[in-house]
Amino acid sequence: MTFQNELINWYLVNKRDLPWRHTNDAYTIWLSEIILQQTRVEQGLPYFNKFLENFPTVLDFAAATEARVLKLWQGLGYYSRGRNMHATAQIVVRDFNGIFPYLHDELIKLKGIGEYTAAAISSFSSGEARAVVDGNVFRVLARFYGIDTPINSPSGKKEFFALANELLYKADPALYNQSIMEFGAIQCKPKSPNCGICPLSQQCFAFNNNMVNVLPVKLKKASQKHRFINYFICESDDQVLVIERQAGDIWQHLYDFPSIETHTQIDIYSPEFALEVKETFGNDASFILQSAKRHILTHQIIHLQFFALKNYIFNFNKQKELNWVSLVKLDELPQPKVIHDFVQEYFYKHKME
DNA sequence: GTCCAGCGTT
DNA sequence: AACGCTGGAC
Repeated sequence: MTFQNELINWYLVNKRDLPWRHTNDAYTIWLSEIILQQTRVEQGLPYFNKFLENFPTVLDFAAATEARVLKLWQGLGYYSRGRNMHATAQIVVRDFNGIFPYLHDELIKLKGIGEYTAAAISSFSSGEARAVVDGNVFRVLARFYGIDTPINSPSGKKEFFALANELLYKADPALYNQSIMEFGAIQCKPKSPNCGICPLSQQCFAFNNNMVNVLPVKLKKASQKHRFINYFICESDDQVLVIERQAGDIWQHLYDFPSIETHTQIDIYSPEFALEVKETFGNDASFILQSAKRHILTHQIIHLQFFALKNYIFNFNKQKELNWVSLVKLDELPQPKVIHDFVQEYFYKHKME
């Protein structure tokens, strides 16, 4: 049996009974699709009912105030969806005589309707042959066909949209679109899909190659997490104080220096920073900035500052991982690259000037 | 507490 | 490429 027929057969047996599946009215389907963007069915369902009760037609929607729309939207998140809906309802009344558009090329021009939603409304309401490509479709196709192109990359989107439209079941686009999305939502789930009862598992690339947990591939967004680590270089005779980094953080079992970490960029001349240094290193401690660096890891952007510290005091009993080492020994210790770079600059190049 | 899912706009 | 929100899984 074909991929498409397997999905449709599965759907006819397993589909959830959802209210927007009993209509081909474009306005009602639009309500459901906007509400279900970035929203799970269980959360969106009561909102769909509430909106349909308050605004049985697009005329009722357009006549409402934006404040009333947003009040009804309260708790659903991404409030621009509600604002865009209100604007679109008024455009439909003004430019389409209150008849909600049902063709893709008209729908795509409306506020809050992108490629996915235009395909969904057009296929469900008028049977137009447009393949829906939502998160469920990306997942089903990536797993079944073994596609590892990142789904959130420009090339990945082209690839998946092209494949989805090739696969579209032209005899009944609406039925097929519903089938593949529902299959992704409740059978081919993101986490722990039940492949043991999947009718497609024998032909599924991911299942046959033990890749269900790695497909689809998604590019990780560059992390916004910033860390600010202020290092203090303590020297005595020909030795320097180092610290072995412990479990539970980056750079486990590599060596760096005693540090004070903050959540924001500190002003090194502020009294607060001076006070914290004195609390940590003693009242006579003083410090001079030597270097500042930025280091990028997969999930973190680390802002480092290095200070030379004078007249410090340490409670060595509580700092077992602290060690005095010679420069020769230091060079033998494993260090994060950014620390090693600093060491080279500070203890060698800098000192020779 | 942290991570992740999920479309459209700018 | 960044941003908008919430709920659910872990």
